[in-house]
Amino acid sequence: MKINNKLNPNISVDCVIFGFDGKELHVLLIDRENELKNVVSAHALPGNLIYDHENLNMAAERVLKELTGLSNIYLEQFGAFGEPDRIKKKEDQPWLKAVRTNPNARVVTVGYYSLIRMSDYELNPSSFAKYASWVPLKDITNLPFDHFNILSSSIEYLRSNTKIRPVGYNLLPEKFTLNEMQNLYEAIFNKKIDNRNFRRKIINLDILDKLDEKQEGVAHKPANFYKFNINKYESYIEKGFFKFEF
Amino acid sequence: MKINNKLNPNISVDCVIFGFDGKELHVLLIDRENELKNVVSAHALPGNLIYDHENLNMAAERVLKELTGLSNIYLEQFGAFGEPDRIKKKEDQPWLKAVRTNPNARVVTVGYYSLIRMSDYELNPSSFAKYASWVPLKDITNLPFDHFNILSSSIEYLRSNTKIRPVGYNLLPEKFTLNEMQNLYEAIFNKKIDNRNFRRKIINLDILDKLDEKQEGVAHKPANFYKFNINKYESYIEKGFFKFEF
DNA sequence: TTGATAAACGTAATTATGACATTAAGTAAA
DNA sequence: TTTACTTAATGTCATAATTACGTTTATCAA
Repeated sequence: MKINNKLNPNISVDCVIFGFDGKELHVLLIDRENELKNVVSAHALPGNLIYDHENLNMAAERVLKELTGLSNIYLEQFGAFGEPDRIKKKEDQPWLKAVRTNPNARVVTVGYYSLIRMSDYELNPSSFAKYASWVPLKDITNLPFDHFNILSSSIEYLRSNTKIRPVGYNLLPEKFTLNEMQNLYEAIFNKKIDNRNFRRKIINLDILDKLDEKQEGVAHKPANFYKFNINKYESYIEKGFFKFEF
Repeated sequence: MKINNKLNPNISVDCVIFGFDGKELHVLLIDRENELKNVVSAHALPGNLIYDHENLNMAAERVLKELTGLSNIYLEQFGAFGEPDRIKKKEDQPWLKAVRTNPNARVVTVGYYSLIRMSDYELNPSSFAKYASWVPLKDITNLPFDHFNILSSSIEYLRSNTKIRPVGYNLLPEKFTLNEMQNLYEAIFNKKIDNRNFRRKIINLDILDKLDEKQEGVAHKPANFYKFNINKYESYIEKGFFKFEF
C-alpha cells in the first residue's frame, strides 16, 4: 500500500449510481459548492483519478466510498470517455485547479454504474464532496465536464441491459411487490406498461418466489410480496434470454 | 498537429478486428518477431499508446492504420482494461523496453472491435509491426499481455451484440447470399442453425433486398444475392428488437 | 356501511417459434 | 446428352409467446 501509492494523472473513474425509491429513478450526485462558490453547477458525478496500484473496479469502489460513503455496491463498467477536451470547459477550471495536482493533464475516464434501492444505503460524503444527494433523474439537465454525456450513456446502457436480463436483484428491496417492480421498469424505460402483461411475463420468467406476506396498513387491497429466487435468477442469466437465438 | 503531439504514457487502445471469409471468423494480429526474436508469441493485437490531442476513436483508427494499413473501418468500443499488472508479465518486458519510452508506466487500454469482410481489405503493416495477418479465431490460444483476455471479452461483446442487432452490414460483401450470412452467424455463435428457420427469421426482419442476380459458375444450384436495405436496417436498429420489450 | 384506492386476475386473436425432408438449378464428367 | 454431384430453396404443423382489453377484490378511513 505504501509502494506506488500515487494518483495517475491521466486516468479516472466516474460512477453513475441509480437509486430507486419504489417510484422514480434518482442519480447520486456529489456537491462541490463548498469548494468553490462560483461554479455554475455544483453537482457532479462522483469520480476521481485512480491509483497506479489499483485496478479500475477497485478504483471505482474506492472513489465512490470516499465521496459518498457507499460501499458494497456492485459496479459495472459501461464505457470509457476520452475526448481530449472533456475537462477543458472554462467553468470547470477553477475547481480542477483547486483539487488536482496536475489540472491540465489529459484525463480519460472509465464509467461505472450501479442500481440500488435508495433506502438500503446511507450517504456519508467526505473527501472533496461536501454533500452527496439523490437527484431525480428527470431533474438533471446539466452537469460539469462531460458528466451529462456520461450519464446519458449510462442510461442507454442500463436500458439495453434491462432488455437482456431482468434487473431489480440489486435494486429492489429483498421483499417487493410486483407493482414496485413494474414501477422500476416503467422508470427505466420511461413508459407505461400494461400490468396484466407485465405480471404474466415476469412470473413466467420463473425467477421470483411469491411470499406468504402482504402489505400492511395500506388503505387499499394489500399487495403480495415477492422475492428473487437467487438460484433460478442465476441460472436464468446463465442461459440468457435473447430474442435472436436459434 | 505540432502542439501537444506526444504519446500519453498511461493510455492505449487495442483493436480486435474480426474478419470473415464466408466460412470462418479470423482475427487480425500483428507480428512482432523481427523486433524481438526471443519472445514467446510473436502475435499480438494491434494496439498502442494514444496521443494527447486525439480522442479514443481517432486513436484506435490511427493505431490500426499504422500497424496494419487498414482504414475506413467502423470501430466500436467494448471495454477498458486496467489491471495494474496487465503488461507486467516477464516475457513481455523485452519488447516493451524496445518500443516504449516509459516501459514501466501503468497503462490502461481501451478495446475497440470491428467486423469486416477479409477480401475487402489489403493488409499493409508498418510501424513496429512487421507482418499483419488473419489468424483463424479457433487457432488463437494465447497472446502477449492481457490480449487474450481482451479478445475473449470482445467475442462475448460481439455475441451479445449480435443477439440484439443484425450484424453483417459491415461484415458481409455488398451482395451476399443467405447462406453466407448464415455461415457468419454460425461462426459467431459457433453452432449450427436450421437453414429454413434462419431464412424465415432473417427475411421477416425485412432489412434485406433480394436482388435479381445469382451466383455464376458454381457447380450447383446458384444462390440468389441479397443486400442490406440501409433505410430499413437503420430504422430497424432504431426501434430495437429485444425480447424484453412491453 | 360506504367510498376510495390500488391489487389481482383471464381470455381470445394474432404472431413467432422450433422441428423436420424434399425438390430445384446449375456444372462436370461419363 | 445423360447422369451424377452439389448446394439452394422451400412449407407445414404443433406449440409458445404476445398483445389488447375491463372487472372484481381487499383493505382502510370516514
